[in-house]
Amino acid sequence: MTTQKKAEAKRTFLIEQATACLAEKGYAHVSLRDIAKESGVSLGILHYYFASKEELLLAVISSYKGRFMEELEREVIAAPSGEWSAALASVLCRSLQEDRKLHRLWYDLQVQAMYVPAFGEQVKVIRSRLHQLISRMLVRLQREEQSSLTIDEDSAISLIYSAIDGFLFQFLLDESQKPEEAIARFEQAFAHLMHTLFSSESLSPESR
Amino acid sequence: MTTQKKAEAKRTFLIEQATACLAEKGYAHVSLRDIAKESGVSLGILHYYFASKEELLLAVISSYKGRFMEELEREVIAAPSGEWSAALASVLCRSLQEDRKLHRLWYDLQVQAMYVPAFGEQVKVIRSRLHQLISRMLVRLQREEQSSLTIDEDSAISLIYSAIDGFLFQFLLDESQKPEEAIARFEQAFAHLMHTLFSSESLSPESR
DNA sequence: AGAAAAACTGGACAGTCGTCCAAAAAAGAG
DNA sequence: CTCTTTTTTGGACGACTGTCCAGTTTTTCT
Repeated sequence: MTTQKKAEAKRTFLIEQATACLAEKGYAHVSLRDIAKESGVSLGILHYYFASKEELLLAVISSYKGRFMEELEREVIAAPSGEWSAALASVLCRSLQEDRKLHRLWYDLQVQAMYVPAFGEQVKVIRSRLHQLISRMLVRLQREEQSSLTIDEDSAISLIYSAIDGFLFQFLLDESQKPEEAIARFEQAFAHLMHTLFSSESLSPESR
Repeated sequence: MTTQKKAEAKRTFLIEQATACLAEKGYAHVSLRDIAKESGVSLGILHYYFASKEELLLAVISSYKGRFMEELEREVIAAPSGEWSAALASVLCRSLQEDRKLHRLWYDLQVQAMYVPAFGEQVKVIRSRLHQLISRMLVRLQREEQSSLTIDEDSAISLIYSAIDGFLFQFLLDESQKPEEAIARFEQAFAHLMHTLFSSESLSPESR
């Protein structure tokens, strides 16, 4: 049954092309013709593999962030004992530079999910996977430092997640206006954030 | 010159209607015909008062969040000494319930500003006004508690701003999926956030 | 080889979009 | 009242949208 595999491969190819197109122009300004042209296929093909535009976009969302999250999990889990936060910062910095438009798309899709209920489901799946990653890091932190932090799981996790996510969002906004030293600012500010979240002093002076 | 005033009044009226329409359907799915119908005027009127759709949307953004930010500044400044964070939480909670769709629109517009450079300018204005508010609160905190926090202004401010903003964003996402106890969760989690940001222990146990 | 199924094409379709405008209605000024 | 200016209308225009399909090409199977 190579026929099945072939079809599946083309499907994922189209999904990838659609993702790239979406990342470039944004949800509001992308059309099926854009995607078809970018993919080098005719318009009808899209309706051959996807029943509707919404189905294609759903497929884009559900396949989204696959590589990024795998790398994130791999690098952070494999990081040396006390420096997983530095590893996290490193992965984020590299990904923010290399796949900036993909991250921008992530926030675009999240916003659209607030208007289109059908998108909410898939967005929720990705978010809960990110939550799980944070949870795993927390239990590890708890274990290694044998600290007495009995962490209220839900509350702490969503706190950390929100802070990091808000941070990436602000970076993307800053960077779309003054792209010069945005990365450097992010790197420093992220270290500051991790320090605030996980060390014993809050808002302590240490930078300049 | 009532003629000038009349025209100005109608302009702001149309901007308000457009804002409501935008908040309801989102940037990606709103049309000038929607706005015209919602406003009870004909389509041509919009082009009589605004040269293009983009100009109308720019006017919407620049007039956006006026009331909210005024209330925020008023309530937080007027709050009793040690409890401005509680006042902030109170204002946010009320506004998130009452004007939920307006806040949703705020993130929509921010995302669009990453794709449409023309929007970036106005979005930046609002964000810097919010930054100023945080800055004002910080110097007050510094003065009243005479703490030794020599705050790195830029870094700390954007840290706090990102955390709060990310928090609101997560709330809106959560709430669009399970609206039941989202408010209560936000209230508790926000207190947790403020505690983490401004008290001496990070991620301390105290809830449950 | 030929027959059946899958993959693909280009264009037609019914809408909607932003833009624009000639003409009607309303308001103001003399 | 008439004349001018401002405001408003309803529709036309071309371009674009998602959807759909009658054929054509390619592949697969016997």
